Amino acid sequence: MATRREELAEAATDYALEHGLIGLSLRPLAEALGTSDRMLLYHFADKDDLVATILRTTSARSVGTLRELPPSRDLRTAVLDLWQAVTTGSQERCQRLYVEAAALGLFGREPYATAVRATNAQWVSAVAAHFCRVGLPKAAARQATVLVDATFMGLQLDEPLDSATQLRRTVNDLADAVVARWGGASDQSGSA
Amino acid sequence: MATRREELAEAATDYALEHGLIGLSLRPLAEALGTSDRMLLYHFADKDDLVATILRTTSARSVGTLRELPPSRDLRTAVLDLWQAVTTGSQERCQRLYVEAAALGLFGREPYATAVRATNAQWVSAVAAHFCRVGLPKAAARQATVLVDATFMGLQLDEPLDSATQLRRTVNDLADAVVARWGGASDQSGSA
DNA sequence: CCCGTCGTGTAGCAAGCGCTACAGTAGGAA
DNA sequence: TTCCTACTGTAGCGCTTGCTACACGACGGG
Repeated sequence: MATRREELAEAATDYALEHGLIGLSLRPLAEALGTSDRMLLYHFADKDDLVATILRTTSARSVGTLRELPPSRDLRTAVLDLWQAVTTGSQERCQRLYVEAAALGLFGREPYATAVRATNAQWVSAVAAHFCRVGLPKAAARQATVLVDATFMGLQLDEPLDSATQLRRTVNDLADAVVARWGGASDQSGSA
Repeated sequence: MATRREELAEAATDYALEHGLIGLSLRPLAEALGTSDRMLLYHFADKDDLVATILRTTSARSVGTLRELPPSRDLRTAVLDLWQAVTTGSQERCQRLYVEAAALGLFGREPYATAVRATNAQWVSAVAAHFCRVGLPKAAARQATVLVDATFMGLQLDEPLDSATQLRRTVNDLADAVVARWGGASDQSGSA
């Protein structure tokens, strides 16, 4: 059985995934959780503690779903599978939350900047691991991850602006690019 | 001579570029501008009006700097030049502000969602125009723009997390990818 | 039995928010 | 002079924010 704090952390995470992180305030959150702001501040040191916990929880969930992803057939499908995973179900909301946190951290605001740093490191490792699983060397996998992750981020940031087919086409372009760059042998040379 | 409202809009934009959009509130802004919140709300209908104006102003500035960009030598340098333009001086701050606005609009919050939509449309047109200037057909230019813009967005979102050399390498990878995909003749076929 | 700790409810504080009511002042037109 | 419009300062309303002081019940160990 989880502690009350862990229960609240999970529930608060669900709420944040639903309503966003930017305008998050204690009283509406508490009410939705069937408790009071007083209680939240009993179980968490302060709001920053709560937010950091939420971000840690979503990070854990994201990495978890990524780990459960079955190995892809090849590099190209790996990119496509990742996009599928990242835009499906609850994971899409996790990504949205990450974008919000990153935006909040852009100007150095804490605890967002620190939390985003940690989250991103874990996420990059997990994605790189998925690329390694299709035979990509470690260094190449990491390099490809940076490109793929950045593009995914950008696409999700503008997701409501582009049509679904536009998104699909762009992801395909990206997959082509990754294959062209890292697909053949273990070519790890820079190009500039 | 500009109207008082236009003066305030420019100054408020500078302030927002410096301090971010997310925590923006009228009183500190007004004080920094040497006026009062009362005055801001005299010249602008309400805070949303002000914010929308700020976003329109930054959008105009961004598109302006992009238009003044000299034509690139070829497609590959076009990508590199764009990255250079987008991460140099005041333009970097404009991008940061856009990211914030997009994050705020992610959950449909107004006026951000609408403003971001408009801003993005103008921006995409301007970038596509730059690609056209190196001989890319219109449709290909637009397609390449979506990929490049998304990747740039993502890279800037995580900019504080990656090293400068890592960023450069990724942008080079992206440039390679764009050339491989759209570089040769006017190959506009899909690949999936 | 008593006591201390854990959990909870009530009530409220100081500060900040967007916004507004009201009272002006200045300057040009009639 | 008189009036009208454009602009500005003061003061404050109603509300939300994160957070806290205080009292109370439950429960387990001595």
